[in-house]
Amino acid sequence: MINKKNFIYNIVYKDIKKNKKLKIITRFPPEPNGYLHIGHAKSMFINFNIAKFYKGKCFLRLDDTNPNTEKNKYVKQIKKDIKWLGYKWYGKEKYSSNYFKIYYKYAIELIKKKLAYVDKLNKKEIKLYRGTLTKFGKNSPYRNRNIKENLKLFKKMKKGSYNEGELCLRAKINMRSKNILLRDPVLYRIKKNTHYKTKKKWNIYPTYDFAQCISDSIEKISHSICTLEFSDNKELYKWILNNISIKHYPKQYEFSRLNLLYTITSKRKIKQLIKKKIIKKWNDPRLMTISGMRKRGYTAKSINEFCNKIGVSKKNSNINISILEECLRKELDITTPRIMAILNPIKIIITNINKNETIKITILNHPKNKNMGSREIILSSKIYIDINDFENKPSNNFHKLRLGKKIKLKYAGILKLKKIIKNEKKKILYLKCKYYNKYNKKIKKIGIIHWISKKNTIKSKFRLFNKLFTKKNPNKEKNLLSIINPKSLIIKNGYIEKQIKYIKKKKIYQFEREGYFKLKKYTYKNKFIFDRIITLKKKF
RNA sequence: UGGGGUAUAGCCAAGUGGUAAGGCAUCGGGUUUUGAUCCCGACAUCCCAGGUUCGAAUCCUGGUACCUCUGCCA
Repeated sequence: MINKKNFIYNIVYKDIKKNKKLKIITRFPPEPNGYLHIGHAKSMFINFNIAKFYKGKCFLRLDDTNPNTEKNKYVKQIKKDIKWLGYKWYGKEKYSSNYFKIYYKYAIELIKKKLAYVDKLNKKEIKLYRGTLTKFGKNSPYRNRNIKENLKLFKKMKKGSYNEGELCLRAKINMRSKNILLRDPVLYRIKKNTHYKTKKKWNIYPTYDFAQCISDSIEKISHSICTLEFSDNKELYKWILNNISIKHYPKQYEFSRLNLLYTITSKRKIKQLIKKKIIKKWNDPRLMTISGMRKRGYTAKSINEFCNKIGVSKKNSNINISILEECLRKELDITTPRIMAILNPIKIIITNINKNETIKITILNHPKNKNMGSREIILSSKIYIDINDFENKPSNNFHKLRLGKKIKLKYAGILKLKKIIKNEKKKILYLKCKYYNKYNKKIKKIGIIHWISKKNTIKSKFRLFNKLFTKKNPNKEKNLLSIINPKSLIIKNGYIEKQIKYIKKKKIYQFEREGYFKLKKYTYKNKFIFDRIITLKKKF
């Protein structure tokens, strides 16, 4: 059930009540200059679900009006990620670049209405003339060029007669506007790049503000939903539509962008991390890109459920990663079979089990779901446990195996540590224990640990991912590189139950007491590599 | 006295004048051969100060704090 208690649903609901014929059309308009991330997932969740709920449409529009950074590989990846999340855009995907001729037509119209002019001021001068937050701007000396001259220059700009930065087209609005965006904003600028999509050299490209409102109008968008930082652009959005001969007026609404603690989503920053070789690619499992999360083992369902849980508002938020993690765990807990794996092995020799003896034990693959079947494991004289389940000093921590104390071997019985065997350098070689197959169920204060018989193991490598950053809010950090967590990737060599041999790549298991893992690689030499998706919740 | 936006628990978030939903986190307790899961319980008078009202998180007045806008990026 989707949570519809948010202000955007309320707005759409009221609009429909007012006008029963209103067709709800939204759009998801990423710029193809990078990969999609968890923030985009939130935007998609809103746009696609509103359209779906009100039986409307949601388009995908690649907003490609800046040929400097946009690439076809990003378009491909964006489409792939949207599909993976389970969303279907209506019809064929749209591109802002499809509308280049239309934008141009409306620019001409504005010029003819004396509402746009070609400016010869350079970037620095424009900035200077624009004024500041507290001081009005002043008019460009070229502001009152006549229509004929403007038309001629604009057409020459399009032909390629000028260099980048030499001229630009500006709207003639108000240099004394309190909204700085209305101080004669640039509508078109010269760029000599060949467009990745149209493969044409347009020489002039519309700015976001000029393109966005017209695209929305062309597509008959009813509700143009974007993030808060575009609030000020709304006035310009309206101005443009009101001053050209277009007949559809979408309304813009803004929500606060997602800010997930301990993560970054800025494309610029991700590119920086790749450049500095902190990570290799956009889909690094430690990144909150959709592709990175997919690689890590996040499910589409858990990501969407997360978006559902965090809600939508206009308040700047700092979302704890634990909400996301809980969505994942809740799902994985019921969908994954259990198996035992030892990440930090230490050998135990059980003194009262014969070398050749094997005790067979049949156990359930899932504690609550018998449909997942069962498997047979064996207990024999040599087993491995995790070194972290052993404490090499007297203590009261009954969750650990301590000298002279007992601990439960999960599914098998009880172990009592009799002797710690060390070499001459005092390094622990193995532990000698005694086994009891019966125990008193009522005794709760004995820890339970996982284990594997040596005869039943396969070697495996485990890759453990941790947070990429050491600070809670990396977005606020000036120097990203100074807060990189050196332990964001840890590799362990250990063992896993032999039964794992038959699993498929990408299959997810819960390793008892360790977390959820996904098989990344399996080679014929019995080499396994597992990636930890997420740990189990720990209360200590 | 630039413009715009936002303030409800540690973090999100419902609430639209009738006596503060829900989630995450945290803390208790129960079930459990995973310190998991599951189950039960605890946890705010709503930024501040006034005012209107029988009644205010909701309305009015005046403050305060934070975010955002000075790209030919989006």
